[in-house]
Amino acid sequence: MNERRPTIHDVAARAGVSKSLVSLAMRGSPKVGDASRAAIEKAAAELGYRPNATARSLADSRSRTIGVNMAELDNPIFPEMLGGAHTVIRSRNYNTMLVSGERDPELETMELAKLLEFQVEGLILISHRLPAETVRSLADEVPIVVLTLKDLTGPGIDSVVTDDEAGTRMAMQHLFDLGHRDIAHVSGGSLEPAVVRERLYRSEMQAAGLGSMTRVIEGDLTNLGGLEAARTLLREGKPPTAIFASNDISALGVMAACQEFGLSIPADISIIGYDGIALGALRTLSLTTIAQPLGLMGQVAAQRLFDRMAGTQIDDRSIVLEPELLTRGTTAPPGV
Amino acid sequence: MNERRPTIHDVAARAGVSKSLVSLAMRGSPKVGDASRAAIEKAAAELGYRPNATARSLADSRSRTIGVNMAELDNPIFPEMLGGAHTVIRSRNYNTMLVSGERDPELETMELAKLLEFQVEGLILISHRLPAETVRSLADEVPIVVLTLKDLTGPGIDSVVTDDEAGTRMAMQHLFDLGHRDIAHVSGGSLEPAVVRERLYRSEMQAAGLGSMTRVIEGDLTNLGGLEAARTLLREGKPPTAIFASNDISALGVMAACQEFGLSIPADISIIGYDGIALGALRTLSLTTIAQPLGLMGQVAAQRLFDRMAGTQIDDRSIVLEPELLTRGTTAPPGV
DNA sequence: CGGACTCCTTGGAACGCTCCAAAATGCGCA
DNA sequence: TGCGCATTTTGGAGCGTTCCAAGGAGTCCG
Repeated sequence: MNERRPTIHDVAARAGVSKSLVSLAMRGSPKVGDASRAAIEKAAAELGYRPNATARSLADSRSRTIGVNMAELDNPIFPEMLGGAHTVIRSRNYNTMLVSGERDPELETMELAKLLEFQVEGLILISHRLPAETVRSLADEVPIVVLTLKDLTGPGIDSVVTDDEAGTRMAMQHLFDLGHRDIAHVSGGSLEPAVVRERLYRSEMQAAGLGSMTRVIEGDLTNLGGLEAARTLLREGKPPTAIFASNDISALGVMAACQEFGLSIPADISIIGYDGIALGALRTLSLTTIAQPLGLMGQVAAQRLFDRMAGTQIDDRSIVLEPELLTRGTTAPPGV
Repeated sequence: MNERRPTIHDVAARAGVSKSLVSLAMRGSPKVGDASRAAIEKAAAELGYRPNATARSLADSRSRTIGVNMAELDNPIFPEMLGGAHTVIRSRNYNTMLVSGERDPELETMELAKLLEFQVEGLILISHRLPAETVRSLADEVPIVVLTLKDLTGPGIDSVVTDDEAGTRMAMQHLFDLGHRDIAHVSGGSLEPAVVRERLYRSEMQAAGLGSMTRVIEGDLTNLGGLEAARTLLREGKPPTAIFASNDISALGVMAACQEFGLSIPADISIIGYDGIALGALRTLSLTTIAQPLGLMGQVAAQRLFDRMAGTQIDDRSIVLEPELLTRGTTAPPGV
């Protein structure tokens, strides 16, 4: 395996032309004569020539590569977004270089540094755990699109999010419409979307004149966190008639806890999540949720990045997509 | 944004030394004098110098990059494997370049070609849809480790799989031990692991003297496929007392179908899956399954790739890991 | 004070490609 | 036959590194 790989020179020699012409031909330039083109193609095929993208990047200072950071691999919303971004990136004939900081800001910083060393032309952060300052300084070198977080602004930084305020209102309205009044919330920690959802839960309760029934139990956006939070809640005494969980995977934990306590869903208690993970559609789960257009978000992010790279867009902005209520099997009017 | 980035020359000029010395210093060579080192570090910091990995790759013909192909993004077993591989790759100070063929062999071939153009030093195929011949010819250029499929052999190709025969036997034995005899199988199409599982289901039934009760309904390893298959099965008449599904996500579909038909799990019908996706552990689902050590498989694959790249190993081989029965809530003795 | 070492440091060639200005070729037509 | 123009083709410089052979600068001894 692996003799020295044939280069453009080898092809040129074999085809009896200059390396420059081979270069032109490989890129499909119309200036190449038919005879030469044929000879070059033949020679390339015979040698098993493969252009060296590294050398090309160096020569024209364009890596044709986008760096993507995925903070965590285990929440399925991230792969879904990745899929969307990937599609667009590929359609532009770019490559994707994926790294993951695994929730560790220091590791994340190092991984991003590596991406920049590889001269990525743009960066998509599918959630991240970096200090704003770090992101801003990265944006100094390369355009960045941040997914799911919009609190971060600065030159060269765009963000793609869904309207969490509207989404939360939809969730609460759905529960109100069904007749629920005793609604608890399993929160999701200090990351921006969770904070917004909690804030709106509170204000909606308030606005509905239910301020006194407000109950927030702390979760952390994980399945286990949801499970524990709901257990705590249910141990306390009279269960609420509905629980709004900060995201879907924690909602699944909440469901599990309810079942442990012998509550049947949705007869005894309604549960609504947030995100719209594909999983929630499983008939076995049938989770009512506020769906974010996950794949689309990834697509839009990539799209935006290319616009930015092309210099078309110069204003920094936050692109806000609309969430959607998916009424499924875990919500119903409260029992009597 | 984006003036011309400072190069090693700029740093050299500012520090008053030669570019070669800067190169040495950046790589932490012990030969660099203390004074020079300090001056270089200072200059580099002031300029915000970042080494250009592209140029480095070209110069020393090592990309320090591993290419990973993930055939599909939606079955969660693949991200889990990716996570394992990623960890090892990072610990070696390598980068990961991820592509996905999205079940389309042609697209997959193109994507892999791009990886090779980027001079990846090794390839991990987390499942793939390529003709054996294509893989063999790729292996001619770069070492390859194939995950989940072991039927493919050839120089430069290793594989990492779990022992599907043993796993299937464990699954069947578990059901037999519980007292099941009327066991149906939702199969998974023509990919190798599914074929093996189906074959062993048949032979185990035979061996247990239950050849006449053998029932295979065709699925396709997706949730929907499992759902449809189970519906077909249940419409047919008397349901079996247990169903062995070819993988976990299709098992979830099977569960949904059972519920549709008013069967309670596991009281009326037992279900066992295969894979051990994290999801199955959710209390809500609590799927009994044969777990493959997914993360570990990814790790082993990457490990093996590095061994191969180092030239340590020269024998091609298939690394077989052991699966494990996870007894959870979807299996129980058959009702009376 | 000179030579032999050891340490540091250096410029130039290479990596495989693209870009560019300039050279070669071909063709039509006077 | 020769000229102008369009079409093809070419060699060399450059992209930012690493590698290497070779050049200084000290240091230690005899």
